Amino acid sequence: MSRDLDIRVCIIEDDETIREGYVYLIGNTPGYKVVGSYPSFEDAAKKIASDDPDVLLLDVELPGISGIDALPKIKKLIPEAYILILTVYEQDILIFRALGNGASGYLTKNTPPEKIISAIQEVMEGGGPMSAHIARMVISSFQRNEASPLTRRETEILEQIATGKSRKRIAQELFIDLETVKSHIKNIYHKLNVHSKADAIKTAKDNKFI
Amino acid sequence: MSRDLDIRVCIIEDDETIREGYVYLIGNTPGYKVVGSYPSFEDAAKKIASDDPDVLLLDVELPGISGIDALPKIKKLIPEAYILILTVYEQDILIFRALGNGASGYLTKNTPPEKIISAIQEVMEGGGPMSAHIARMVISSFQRNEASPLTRRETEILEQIATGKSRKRIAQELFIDLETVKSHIKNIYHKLNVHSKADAIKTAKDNKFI
DNA sequence: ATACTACTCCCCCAAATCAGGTTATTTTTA
DNA sequence: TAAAAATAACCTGATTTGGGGGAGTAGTAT
Repeated sequence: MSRDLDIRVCIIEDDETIREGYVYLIGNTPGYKVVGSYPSFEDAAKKIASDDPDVLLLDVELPGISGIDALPKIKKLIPEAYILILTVYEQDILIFRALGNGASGYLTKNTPPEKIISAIQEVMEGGGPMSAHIARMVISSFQRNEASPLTRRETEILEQIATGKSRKRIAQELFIDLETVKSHIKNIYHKLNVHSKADAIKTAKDNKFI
Repeated sequence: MSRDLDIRVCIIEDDETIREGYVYLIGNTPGYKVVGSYPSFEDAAKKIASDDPDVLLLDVELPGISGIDALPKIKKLIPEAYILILTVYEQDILIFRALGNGASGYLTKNTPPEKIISAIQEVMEGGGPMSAHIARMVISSFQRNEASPLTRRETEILEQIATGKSRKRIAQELFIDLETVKSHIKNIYHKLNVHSKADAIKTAKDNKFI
């Protein structure tokens, strides 16, 4: 079988021991080939485009620019490559920023070697590999708070407000009177203890009422 | 070992063959126990609370009320249980509605039996099991459009507008003049070819500019 | 039967915000 | 060093917003 069909992998990871571990793991797995490995984005920037990787394993904590902040720049250098975040951090802010910046997967560093290999394969086949706990956090981000103080109609109207629509437009689209919309909004503000659109939206989002 | 430590599983699935397949699979796996299986939500509603399942496998296409629409009602009956969607459908609308309605995982029906078992275990351990393609769609939902016509500042301001903040407040928080914010907004409207907040937000969200 | 909640609609008011036009300077970046 | 981005100003009129009050109807629960 031709080596040309190997999955081409690049690695950016500052810890030499860990980095060499990945190089060894991937380099010795049939069907996979390490085409580059670097300790920082700055080092990778010059060569990574010509490495032409299919998948990049990217660490978050790097000297210089962080992996997450480097993501948009990396995307420009290798727009076709899939990027998998490999990190010890499980903070939701980091996860969502990474995914928003173009990562296609997010693995924690306790991931066993065979899972890293299967994650590389998975992302090449259209999957979105995530560690279990990460996946739970991602799913949780979609979920609503069951204990919302808002009624169905109030929730609906606040959602509409959060899309920037005026009360008049909301009234038209819901086939109710402008005065009714105003009444609902007053009730929403009272329940959430706020005095403006922005605060209502913030409180509702923070508490997952919308 | 006591049977009391078994993971208690319920199943709602209208196709009898598939349902019995799950019952057989789970019932014959050590550590797992089927405490109820029903062909529809209506049938399940009466008994499911007393079944006291840890995990519910829920089909989407059911006679009567759909699995997704039944989710909020199920949540009220068994608020502590984890719910895994098991379906042939992979449409993003269904996935996001399911997750928003309280599902903790989403599996497609081509999932091999051992994966179903491991998904049940995974959700009990704090994970969020998803089929590969589903995970990719979920991750994609976080990603921005690289080809946005908006500049960094314009994107930032439109994001602020989408939180309901007034121009004045945005100006204060970004330490720039109100007139500057207005200029940016004018440019945003021109680029997106819209004439209102609501339309700008809609266009930007539809195209993943924000 | 009754109390409660949700949803609906009405009046008033003042203040603030929004959309659009035009021009121009300073920074930043390619 | 050009080009692009970010900044700021001045003008106008229409629209929206937040807050005050009150009130009727339908459905649900007790």
